[in-house]
Amino acid sequence: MAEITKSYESRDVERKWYAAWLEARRFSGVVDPAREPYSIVIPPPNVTGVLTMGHVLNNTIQDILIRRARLEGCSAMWLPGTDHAGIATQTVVERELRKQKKTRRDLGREKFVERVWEWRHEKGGIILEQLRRLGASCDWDRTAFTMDPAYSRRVLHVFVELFKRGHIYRGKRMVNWCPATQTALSDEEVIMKPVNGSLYRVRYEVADQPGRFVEVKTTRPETIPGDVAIAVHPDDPRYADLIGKKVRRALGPAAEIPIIADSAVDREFGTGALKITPAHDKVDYDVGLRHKLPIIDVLEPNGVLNAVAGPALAGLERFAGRKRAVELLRESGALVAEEPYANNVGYSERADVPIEPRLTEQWWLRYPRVEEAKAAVRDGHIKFHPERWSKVYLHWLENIQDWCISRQLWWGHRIPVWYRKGADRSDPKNWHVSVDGPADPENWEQEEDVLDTWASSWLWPFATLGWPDEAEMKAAGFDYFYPTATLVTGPDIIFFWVARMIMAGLEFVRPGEPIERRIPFQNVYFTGIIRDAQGRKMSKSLGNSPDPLDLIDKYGADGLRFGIISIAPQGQDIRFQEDRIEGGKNFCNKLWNACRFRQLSGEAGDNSSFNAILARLDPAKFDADDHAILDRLLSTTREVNRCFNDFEFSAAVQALYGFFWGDFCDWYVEVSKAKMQAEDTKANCLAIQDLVLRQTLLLLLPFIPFITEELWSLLGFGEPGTFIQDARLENASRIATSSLARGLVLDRTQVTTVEWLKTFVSQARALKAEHNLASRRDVKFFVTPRDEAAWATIEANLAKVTRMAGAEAIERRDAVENAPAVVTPLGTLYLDLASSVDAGAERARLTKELDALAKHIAGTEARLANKAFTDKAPAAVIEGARKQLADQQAKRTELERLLKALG
RNA sequence: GGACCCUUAGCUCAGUUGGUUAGAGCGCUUCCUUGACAUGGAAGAGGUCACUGGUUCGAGUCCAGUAGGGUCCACCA
Repeated sequence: MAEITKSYESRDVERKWYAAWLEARRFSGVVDPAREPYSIVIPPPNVTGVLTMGHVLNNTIQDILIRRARLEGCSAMWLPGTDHAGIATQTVVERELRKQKKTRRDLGREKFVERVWEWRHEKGGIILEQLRRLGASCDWDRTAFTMDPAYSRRVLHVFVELFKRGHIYRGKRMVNWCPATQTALSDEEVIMKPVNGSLYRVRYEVADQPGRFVEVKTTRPETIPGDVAIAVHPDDPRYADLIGKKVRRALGPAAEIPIIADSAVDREFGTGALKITPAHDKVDYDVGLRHKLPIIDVLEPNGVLNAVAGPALAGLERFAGRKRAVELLRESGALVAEEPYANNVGYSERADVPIEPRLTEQWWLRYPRVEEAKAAVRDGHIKFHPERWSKVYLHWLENIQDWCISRQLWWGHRIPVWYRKGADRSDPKNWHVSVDGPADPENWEQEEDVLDTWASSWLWPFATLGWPDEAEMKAAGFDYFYPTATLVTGPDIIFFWVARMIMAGLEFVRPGEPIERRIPFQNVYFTGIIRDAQGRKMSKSLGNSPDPLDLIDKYGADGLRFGIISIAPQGQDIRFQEDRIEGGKNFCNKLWNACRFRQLSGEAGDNSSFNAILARLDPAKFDADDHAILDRLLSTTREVNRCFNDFEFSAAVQALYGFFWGDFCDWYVEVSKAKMQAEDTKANCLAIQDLVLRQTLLLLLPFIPFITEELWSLLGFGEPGTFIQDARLENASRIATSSLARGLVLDRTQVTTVEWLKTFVSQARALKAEHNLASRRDVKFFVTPRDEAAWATIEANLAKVTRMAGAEAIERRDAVENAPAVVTPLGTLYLDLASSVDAGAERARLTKELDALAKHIAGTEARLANKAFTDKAPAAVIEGARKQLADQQAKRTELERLLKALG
């Protein structure tokens, strides 16, 4: 067996094992009816993406779940892939074209799309390579892409089906228009931003009453040429006599526009009069419909004012146009006032420019299965972790609006609708809707628009498993793996993606079957958002996101994984701190060295299976520490199990950290050093170490797969030619049962004994430190045991305790004069200073301790004296308080005696 | 304008149905290269659990309110 080197070199180990895992095809998800399935579909990152800290967190959690499932004997399958990310990808390629002073229109649609494919083959999907460095155990043979031919057909199939079922319609409506990318956006792609602008008070002269004006307040004076009316509230007395009259438009082509009454107007806001510009505002559009007003569009799709706006404004970009409009209004005297004004403006999430409400023909989806989607979560068929996100989800579904699914882009799934050439496109009689198109294509023209990217990724959990083609479903193991077990994602895409996937699954999968067979996943785990040290979101533009690959180089993939999980409590945002990643690396180093020490301690027998190690235990040789460490091993195993059930990964990591570092390394391995010197106890002690290490490696494997695999191999656990993931994790009760079968009755009371010994040792060390003897190992202690049982405990563990306390000897002595002392649970411990005791300092120290103790005693006494407490509190709590009081009082008596002895 | 979350040690955070003297990591102080690990070990310092009330024998934990921070939703020009 290879020797464990002095320090862990993550780089070589990671490369070696990842290649070995792939070679052995250990990540393949296979259909195996004898085992439970456990499947996860990756939230497909943008094909343009590179690995961010968010991806690290998200994918580490998925890998943890998948690897744990394998250890528990499930057939695990993690399906990877990427998203074609319409706007993002198109923008990247257009940016490259711009460097050559070209636009996509110069190339034409076909050539441009070819160009995007070229880009995708050269540079797309880097992120999937990066995930391998992180250790992601995806079934790479299943890698999917939303623009793959097969996946694309499924997307189109869904469109055609939804169209047939009456959920899709074409309509001219107000949409969120992005003037930068020149496409419609869904409501979800618009983010509101507070903007400091101006509110302009503009007056319109009443047509037949020269000198009389109606004033409105507007933030958008450049749209005045598109005004078609002034609206006031029907009950507003200020304007009652004006309703039905006309005013002169204040800017642009001269026109007289009516004053109308509409209750949509808020009397309290501004002047109580509202200019109506149906082409450029959603509310105005609705008012316009109600009053059958014309629509005057004054903007080009790219946000430039058009000829309709009049010669003074035409050709100006919208913000320049606004400035010019204000100047013109001021010159004409129509501008009454201008005040600073902060309001919320909708921005295009991608392009980061204000969107324009714009009236266009688009394709819309009336969501299917809305009620059922609510029920799926409300009734617990799908569980959200943390649960509170279900409220956000339900609220959105309560207020759901139709989804604008068409995009005026070239990169994406082209909508499978054909229009009869030369015929009226608005008449469905002239449409052909099918996946493959009409039989006589020469008579038809295909719709130019493509589908919103999310209108393809909402099918991800079943379209990646071959749906709807029977043969492909069988090949992919659809029946076995659907529904998937857990979705791991960020709460920011709960509407974009999570809710929509649920509706899609319910609509399309296994029609007629119960809801739990149709849902796409059983659990949704929402990660927190990773922020920088100042609490800001990590983003490319701020440059505050570290490169995960640098962190892997520096701390190892395992260090990064362990570190990021340890700071990611359930559902809370995460402040990134590099020192926690360093902590992850340090933990790996600790694990490495504990295993190294075990190896250096010598071979002790068969390590190749759990039962083989168990057979090496000798119950007759067990001392308190042996009982205690196995008890802690079992409780840690149970705790980690609970954490997985409750999706509390950072708690699991903390439990393992505390057990391994605190209980095993700091105490058990240290006491082992004394035990291993005696041939009599050595073999049993090493067997226990092997048992603990084996179980600890298994429990840690999902979090830190590389180093655990390496150590598993180096320590000879498992059968030759197998991997750690081929082993099965023993649960706590099975370990206990197997131990019992070996004649080993785990004695839990020994845990308390060890706690006493730890306190005893710790107090001895503190006593040394207070007298500046911390580094001396030749000091002697005297002990006056509390009782004979205490002495028996000390005596039975004397060699270990003496060594742990850093003492030459600990002797029983029933009366000691003039020595610094401390009262421990096992008795009074004296430091043998032979002569030079500073009585004053010693008295001060003891008095301080006595004072603190007196406070606690007073508190406990007060509680017990309270009749209400003794009447109402549970018996166990009262009993605990009594015992505590007795212990405290005994300690006080001893401290008082010591003080008295000092004089 | 609604909804949700957060406020605990210098920093970042745990604290699971209310129950002994509130924990961890990092940082800080002192000491230590004792037969794995200085990426380490030992001993310490450091908290009126944001504030104000309430419920209770008992509140960091439950309730109400206040203040501060954050997120999401919402067509007031």
